[in-house]
Amino acid sequence: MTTLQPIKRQTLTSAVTESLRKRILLGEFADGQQLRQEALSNEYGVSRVPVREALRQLEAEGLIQIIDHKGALVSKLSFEDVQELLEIRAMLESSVLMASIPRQTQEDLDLAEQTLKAFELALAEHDVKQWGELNSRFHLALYRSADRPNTLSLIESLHNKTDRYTRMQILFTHTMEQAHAEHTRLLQLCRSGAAKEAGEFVHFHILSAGRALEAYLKGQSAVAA
Amino acid sequence: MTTLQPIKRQTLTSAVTESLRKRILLGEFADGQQLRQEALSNEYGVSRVPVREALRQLEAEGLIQIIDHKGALVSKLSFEDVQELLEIRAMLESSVLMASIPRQTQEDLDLAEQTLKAFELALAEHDVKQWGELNSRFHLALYRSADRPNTLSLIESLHNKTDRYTRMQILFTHTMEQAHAEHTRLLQLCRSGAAKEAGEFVHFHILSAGRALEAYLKGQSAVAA
DNA sequence: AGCCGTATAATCGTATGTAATATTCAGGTA
DNA sequence: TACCTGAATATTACATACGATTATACGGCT
Repeated sequence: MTTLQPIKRQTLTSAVTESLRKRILLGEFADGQQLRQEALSNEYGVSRVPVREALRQLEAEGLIQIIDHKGALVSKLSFEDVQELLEIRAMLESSVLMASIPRQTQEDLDLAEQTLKAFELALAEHDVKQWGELNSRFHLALYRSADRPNTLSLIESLHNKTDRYTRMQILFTHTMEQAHAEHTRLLQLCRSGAAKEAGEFVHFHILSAGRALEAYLKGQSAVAA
Repeated sequence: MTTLQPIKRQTLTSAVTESLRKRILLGEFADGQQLRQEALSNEYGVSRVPVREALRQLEAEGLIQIIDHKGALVSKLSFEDVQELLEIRAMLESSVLMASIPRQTQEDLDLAEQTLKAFELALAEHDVKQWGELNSRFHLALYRSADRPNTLSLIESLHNKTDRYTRMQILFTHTMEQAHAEHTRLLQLCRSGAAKEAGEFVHFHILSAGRALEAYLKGQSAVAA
């Protein structure tokens, strides 16, 4: 008998939640766009109930904002918001990485490297859509062995909130190669077991996205003015 | 015409959410207890719909866990979970406090002191129920001027997750006076503008709850064994 | 006696209908 | 014109009804 996995049975609510989360992360909906319950329920062929529950959950995750009797709006983050969230990420991720490195196994590192390879492929094909998920996967792979599940899920949630904006930054400032170079260096540091250096580097790495975004926006406003 | 504020109109969903959140924080429901939708809807005199939506939201906040077709269980955190969450808090709160202190006004500090007074009152009356909220209020008052709204809401959410357990620690280890002494010292440091010291101290202060809990549990298991 | 399968009940999940609220826009008035 | 006013419309909020899933109880079988 093959290793059979439990039959995947999902409630509509969780299915809709996952789908909507993905679509928001991929940027299918614009900032501030209203998500109409009936439109979504028609689209998915379900009633409005699971849609409403999915929206509640996404609101608590910070991806959307529900205003009473008005509706669900895709969260629009200011530059300051993004910067702040990146600072939190930098703090948490550098800490968890330092805790993780001493316990990383060969498999952990290989898995991260594998994700990095996929990243290269996406880079070659200019597949921006995949970037966000691969980025998260790579980072989380490095943190896994820290054995801090709560921190990891928090980090993942922060990734979800910021990815749309860091992807924008990557896209407009053409820093995809730089991000990849930094990832490569990060993996090197992990392999060498230099926990402290790696922690500092990942801190720098995360904030570099913020710096690039800032430079880009400054340039934009200069042009606009 | 007096300054009339808009009539507070709340949807049932948000009212139920707030009420349930409070009841969970106050420990009215035991760890792992199942919250039955129909029982709650009867109790509140509403249908199951707003109850379900409230539960979804509380799940995303981490206060409960929803298992498909089984129900909503009040989250039960292991000692390691609590410790991990306290570490995150220590990191975030020391950082945000250091950013806050240079910008604190007299009013900020007075407001914090006022909360501290209320704390003393609760201490005198052994009102453990109030402790959690006052504790949160005091901490958040000190962080307000940092102007980091996202960090603050994250910290608040972490408080919500950990308060039940830190209150247990306070209750069983009789460290309420110590906590209060630490709060007083913390406020002193803020008034003196010693940002770095205050940051380090709040880090220590938060983890001291974890240490007390650890010592208590070790003693318990020694007795039990 | 102990296990298995079926019937039954309890509970959750989803659909649909109704009420409450917000938005839009036509029409009137200064 | 600019600005109200209020009815019509759109959308969300909530309640009720039904269906699906899981847990429990019981009777027959080995």
